[in-house]
Amino acid sequence: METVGAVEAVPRPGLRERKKQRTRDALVRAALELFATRGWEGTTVDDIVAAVDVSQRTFFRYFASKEEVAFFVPRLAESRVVEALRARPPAEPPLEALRRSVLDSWDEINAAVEQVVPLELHLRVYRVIESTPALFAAHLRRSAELEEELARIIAGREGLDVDADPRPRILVAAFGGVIRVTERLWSAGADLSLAAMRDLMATYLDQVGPALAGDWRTS
Amino acid sequence: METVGAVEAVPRPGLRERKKQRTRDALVRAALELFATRGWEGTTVDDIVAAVDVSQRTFFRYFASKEEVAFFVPRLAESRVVEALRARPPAEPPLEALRRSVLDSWDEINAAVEQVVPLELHLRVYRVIESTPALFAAHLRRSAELEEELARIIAGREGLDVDADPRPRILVAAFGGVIRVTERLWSAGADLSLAAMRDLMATYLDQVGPALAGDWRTS
DNA sequence: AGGCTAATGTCAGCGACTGACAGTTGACAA
DNA sequence: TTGTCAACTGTCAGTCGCTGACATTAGCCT
Repeated sequence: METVGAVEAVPRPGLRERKKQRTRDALVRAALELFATRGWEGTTVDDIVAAVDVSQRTFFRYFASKEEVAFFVPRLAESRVVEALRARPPAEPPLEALRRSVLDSWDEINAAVEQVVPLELHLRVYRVIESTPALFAAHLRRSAELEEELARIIAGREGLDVDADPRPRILVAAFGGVIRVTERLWSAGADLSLAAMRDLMATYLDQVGPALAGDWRTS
Repeated sequence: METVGAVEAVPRPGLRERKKQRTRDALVRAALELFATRGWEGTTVDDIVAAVDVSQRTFFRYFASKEEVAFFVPRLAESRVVEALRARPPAEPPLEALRRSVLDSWDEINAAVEQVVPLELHLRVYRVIESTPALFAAHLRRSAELEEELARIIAGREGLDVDADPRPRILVAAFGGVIRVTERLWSAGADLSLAAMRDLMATYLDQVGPALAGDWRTS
């Protein structure tokens, strides 16, 4: 729907657009750096805009809230997982599809993140998110929204009605539980490599089924 | 450790204490009423204190935040569930213990709530919580904290280490998923009676096990 | 009755966020 | 190139949640 004859939809962003992109990235980087070093409450919006040398008003034109900029990176990851799940073969069992969606897009996500901020910085910011009640609450809300979307996709695959059959949401809730446990462990300080992290998540996901059934004391 | 010889620990609260109790209750009732009618952002703290005729500073001495007063009622319910779970027979399978804890304390919870505010008012406030992003986030954080506590109790019953074995947290996550699905249905407008609500939750809980395993398309 | 202390009110101030208005700067046609 | 339009930005004033400091009031206890 753009210029006629231009199959390539990205000819060149134009100076204005590039400038905007630069400002946005600068704000994100400055904000995350500050959050990681001074903590959430320890950094004001004025601090952030001072580092980039724009007005406070401009900040709020790019981000609806101070919170939003903190979740810039997680936002990238979420969309990838959703895409990955949509691409899974429909015959695959639900839990397996979820499992593969997360694990297979793992590397791709990390690469995408690295293009905006160093992964190491993101990790430090993530620790701040986990340890700051207000941010953690926002994180959970975002996760809930993601899980809702995943549940709808699963329901679609299985030909079910999400609002009539609770199983898709229950399944995704258990799945989300694993993710959160893993994230927690990650941020808790155990300096796991990304690969080790991935393996741990895989191991935990294998236990989702068995965890719900039967007697744990026998095994 | 009070007055010597007084086995009854609650002789009479004293005027000062009674006055505090009245102020607190008045603030809660005024706040909930306002939230239910004008919505979350539509009511300021000044509105609340004006209705009770105290200073804003007093409000913040009773409640750490505007948010806290909104969760006064849910707070009552949470402690009951924890108590109920601790009281379950240790031989009971984990999921069954959780199930019984919630369902058995159902009536007791409603009675306790009714002593502070009409259940109908709480229901209206709950709808506001579910539909207000900031409040919903806070609700999820509170739920996460509750689930963490439940997971620790379950782990204790089974003789497991919560941080080493992910299964308690996964189980509780799935369980929490059911609770949230039910709450959502409740607040979504389907005017279910409390009894119908309870039955629905029971039905859903029965599906937690089957939901995780196997192929849904056969049944 | 009078002193102690908890409860409350008043005031000033910070930080997140918003609307209104004015100035600046790319984009695009003449 | 120039001029017009629209997008972007800055400034300012103001609201709302929340806090610390300090003065005032009012139960409590001897």
